[in-house]
Amino acid sequence: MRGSRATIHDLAAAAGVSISTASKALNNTGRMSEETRERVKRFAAEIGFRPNAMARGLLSNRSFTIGLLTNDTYGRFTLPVMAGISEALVDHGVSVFLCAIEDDPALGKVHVDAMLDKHVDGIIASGKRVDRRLPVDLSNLPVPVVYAFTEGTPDSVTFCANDFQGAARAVDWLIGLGRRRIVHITGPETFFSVRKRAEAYRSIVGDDLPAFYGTWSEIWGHEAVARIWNAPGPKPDGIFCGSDQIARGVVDALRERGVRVPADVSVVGFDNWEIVAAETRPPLTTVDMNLKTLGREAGLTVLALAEGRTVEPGIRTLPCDLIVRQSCGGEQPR
Amino acid sequence: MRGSRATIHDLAAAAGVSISTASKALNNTGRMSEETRERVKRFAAEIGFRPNAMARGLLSNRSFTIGLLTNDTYGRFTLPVMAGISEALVDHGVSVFLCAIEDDPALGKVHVDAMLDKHVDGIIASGKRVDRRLPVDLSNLPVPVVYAFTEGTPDSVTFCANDFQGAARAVDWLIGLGRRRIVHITGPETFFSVRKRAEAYRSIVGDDLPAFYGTWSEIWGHEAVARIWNAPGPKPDGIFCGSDQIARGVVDALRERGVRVPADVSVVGFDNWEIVAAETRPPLTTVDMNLKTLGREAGLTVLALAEGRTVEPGIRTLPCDLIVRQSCGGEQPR
DNA sequence: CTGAAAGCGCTTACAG
DNA sequence: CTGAAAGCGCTTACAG
Repeated sequence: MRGSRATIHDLAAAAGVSISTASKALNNTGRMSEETRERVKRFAAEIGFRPNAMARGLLSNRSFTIGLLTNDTYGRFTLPVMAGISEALVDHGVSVFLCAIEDDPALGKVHVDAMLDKHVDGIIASGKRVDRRLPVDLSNLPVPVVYAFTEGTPDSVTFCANDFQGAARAVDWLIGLGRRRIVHITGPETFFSVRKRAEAYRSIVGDDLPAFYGTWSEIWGHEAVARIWNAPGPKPDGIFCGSDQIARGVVDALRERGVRVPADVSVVGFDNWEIVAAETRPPLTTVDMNLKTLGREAGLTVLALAEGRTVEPGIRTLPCDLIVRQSCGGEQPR
Repeated sequence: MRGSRATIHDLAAAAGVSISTASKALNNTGRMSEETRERVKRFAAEIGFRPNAMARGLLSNRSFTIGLLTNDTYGRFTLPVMAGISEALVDHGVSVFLCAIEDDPALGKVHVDAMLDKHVDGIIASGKRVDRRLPVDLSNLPVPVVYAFTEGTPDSVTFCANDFQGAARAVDWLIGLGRRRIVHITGPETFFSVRKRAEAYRSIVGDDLPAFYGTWSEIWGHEAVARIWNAPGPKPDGIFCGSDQIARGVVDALRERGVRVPADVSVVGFDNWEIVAAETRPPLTTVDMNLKTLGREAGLTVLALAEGRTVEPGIRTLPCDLIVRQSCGGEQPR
C-alpha cells in the first residue's frame, strides 16, 4: 500500500471532471450542478481520496497542527492538559505535537524551531508551576502562543487554576463538617500556588491557626504530623494539605499513631491525582484543578488566535472543584 | 511578527542569486563557487530563513512527522516511551503527534485519518499491555507502523520488555540475598506479562512455593499479605511483586503487622514507577522495563522504515534492569 | 455550469 | 558556475 495515495488528479479522472471542479465540489465552493458535486463526492469516498494537508497548508498558510511545549516530564499536569487540548481540537482537524523539553534551553529551541519549520498554527506552552517560565524564548514568534500552567508574557493569554478559590472550597468543606481546629500542611512557600492557597486558608480560619511549609512529598506529611502531635496542646480536627502526596503522608502517619481518619481528623488533599488520592486509605477528598478543561480552553484559544480572531490578553483563572471521597466524612457536596 | 516569514525568494533577492542557487547552496547540492554558497548561507542566517517544511514535504513525500497512538490515558507507559521516541527523533528533525484514543474506535479512526492527511512518515502504536490490540485497524496503511507495548500484526515490528528475564533478575536477586521462602504476589493471570513473570519465578523457585494472582492495586497487596500471614506455617522471607503498586501495598501491610522490611522480608517490585517506588517506606528495589530505550528503538525503527530501509519483522524483546533501593537489603547489583 | 491558468514555497533535472 | 523551467498537490480568481 505504501506510496499509492489517490491525488485530486486521480479523483478528477475517475469522476470525469477537471481538478478545479473536483476541488470545488469537495469544498462546497464554486457553482456546479448538484449532480456533478454529488458524483465527485461519491467517487472521492470510493477511491478513498483525502486531500494532502501539506498542499492545502501551502495555500492556506494553515497546517492544522499546534505544538504543546512542556517541561513537566512527569506528565502529572501535562497529560490532562494535553487530553483537553486534543479533545477540543481533534474536531477541528488539528493534531498536536508534544514536545517535552525538560529544563534544557537548547532542547527547547530545537523543538520550537522544528515546530516553526512545520508551520504550526500556534503553540501552547505548559509547565508545572505558574510562577516560572519555560527555559525558552517564545516572544516574537510568527505564530500565536498561549500559556497554560506556566508564566506567560504580559500581553499573552495565560490559563491557570484558581488556587485561592480551590483552597477556600476545601477549607469551607472542613468548616461545614464542623471542624474548627484546622491546620494547613503544604509545600514550599516559594511557590505562588502555595502562598495563594495559604492566603485562602488564612482568610477563613484567621491568623491563629498554623500553616506548615515543607516539600511536595509524603515524607513531609509524616514529619509535619509528628511535629504537630508531639507538641503539647490541643490537636487539630481538620487538616488541609497542599497536595495529595502530602495528604497521603499525613493520613498514613495519623493511622500509624492510632488517630482515626475521618472520625478524629478530616483530611483534604489538593490535585486529585488519581494514583495517589484513590489509593490512600481512606481515599482522599481533594481539590481538582480541572486541568482537562483548562487544556480545552487553551486549545480553543490558540485556535481562535490562529484563525485571526482577536482574544483579550490576560490571565484566565479557572475554578477548581472539590472531589469528595472518604477522608473527611460527611455527606456529598451541595 | 505574524505572517512575515522569509521565503527562499527573499533569501535569493538578499543574496543576489536565483532561487535555484539559493536552494542548492543551503542543501549543499549542485555546483557553485564556495564564495556564493557561503554568502547565501550567511544571508540565510541573517534574515532567519528556514525552509517551509510543507513545501519540502510536498516534493520529498516526507513530512518529518510521526504519530504516536496510545490508549494509555494514564501515561505511565506512554510517557517514557514518548520521551524515548522524541529524544531519538528530534535530532533527525522529526516531530511527534501524540494521539490518545482511549478505547474508542471512532476516536482512533479520527486521529489516524488526521495523521494520514498530514502525511506522517510513520505511526507508532503503543498501549499498556502486549496481549491487547489498539481498537483501530492499522493494517494496509500507506505508512509504516511499529508497535510498542501493544500487540501488533505478525508481519510488523513489535517492541516489548522481556518479562521473563526481568522477573528472573528480581528473583535471582532475592536468592542472592539468601532468601529461600519466596512468594509471588501479582496481577490478573489473564495478562500475558503476568504469566511470563510467574513462569520465570517458577523456573527458579520450583513449583512448591505459591504465586498469588489478584488485581493491579495496593489493596491487593494488603489482602495478599493478610492471607499469607494469617495462614499457619512458616512465613516468606522474600516477596516478588508483579507491580510497584502491589509492592507498596505489601510493604505497608507488613509494616502494620510489625514485620520488618527488609530485615525480616525482602520485597521486590516491578515497573520502577518513580512516584510509587521512591515514596514507599523503604523505597522499593524494583524491575525497570527501560521504556525510554524501547521508545528510542521504536522511533529509530519507524524512521528506518520511512526512509525505505528494510527492517526484519518480528517481536523485539528488550532486557529489563534491576533498580536497587532499600526494600531488599544487601549490596549494590553486580 | 465547467475548466485553464496561476500560484503557494520549495527542489531538481536541464540548459547554457 | 548559475539560472529558467517544470512540478509536488492542491485552491482560487478568472474566462468562457
